[in-house]
Amino acid sequence: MKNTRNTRARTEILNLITSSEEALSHSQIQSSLKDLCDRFTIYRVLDRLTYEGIIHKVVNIDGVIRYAKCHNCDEKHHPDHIHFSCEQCHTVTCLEDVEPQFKLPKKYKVHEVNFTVSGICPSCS
Amino acid sequence: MKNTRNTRARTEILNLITSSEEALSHSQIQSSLKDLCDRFTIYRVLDRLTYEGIIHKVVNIDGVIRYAKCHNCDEKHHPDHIHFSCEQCHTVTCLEDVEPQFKLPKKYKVHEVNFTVSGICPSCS
DNA sequence: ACTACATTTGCAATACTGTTGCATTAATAA
DNA sequence: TTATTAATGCAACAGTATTGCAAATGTAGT
Ligand SMILES: [Mn+2]
Ligand SMILES: [Mn+2]
Ligand SMILES: [Zn+2]
Ligand SMILES: [Zn+2]
Repeated sequence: MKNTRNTRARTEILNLITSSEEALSHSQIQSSLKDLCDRFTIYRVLDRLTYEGIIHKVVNIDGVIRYAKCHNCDEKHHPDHIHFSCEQCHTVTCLEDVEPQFKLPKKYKVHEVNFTVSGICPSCS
Repeated sequence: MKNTRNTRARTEILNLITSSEEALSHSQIQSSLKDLCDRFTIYRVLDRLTYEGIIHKVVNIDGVIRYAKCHNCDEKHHPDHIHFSCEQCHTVTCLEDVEPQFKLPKKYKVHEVNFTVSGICPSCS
């Protein structure tokens, strides 16, 4: 992919994700956008934004993939933060300040991390 | 679900998962079993075994759900262990000895954890 | 502002993944 | 062996995702 273009779909989807407090799934985005573009375009815009590193994927405990954009990562980015999935309100949120500590056996090379914790969030307890 | 029965499908699927070094997806299991039973039965057997706590789910970084049975958890069970997904050989394995440490903000209540790390496994490096 | 051109979109087609209802089969206990 | 009820097979259906291609559109260069 050489040059990426600022289309209406891309702009609106990025706005939506940026302004959202929770990580959004493809279907949530589709519902919000109504008829701005079709679902195929949403898939492709999400792929593009992820590839460009502007947003990041969150794989939930149920296997549903959501997308989020970090908020307070301006000073220091925490790429390996935890995500919390509330069993009651069904929101998935970035806990950007929580980075788990772990030690893998010697010869493993880590590229990517996905850490999701489910339970009850503060608002629901 | 009151009483669970030892059917051929259940026995074979559990054998397969138990003897496997890697976590297996539904489609991997279906390929291995050939015509032992249909795919609907596989779904239901996997749900049952998971519900009974005999096997556990692993949600991979790509969102694909796999199933595994712990091997050396006889002495001490580590339910929150890490799973490693190799980008080269595409295997997903339990690292039963690796339990990540993390501190969530006060009011979060944790029920379940899914921690997957992707990269290159020892065999592939 | 106009043009050229690569990127992006919409649509069709297709594949994969997963769930549910219902009649039939089969495991287990009595 | 028989009664009970879990489990299976099948059909139908819903949700999720990818790809090829023609048309539309954003962007750079003039
Ligand atoms: Mn995040
Ligand atoms: Mn495991
Ligand atoms: Zn909640
Ligand atoms: Zn490997």
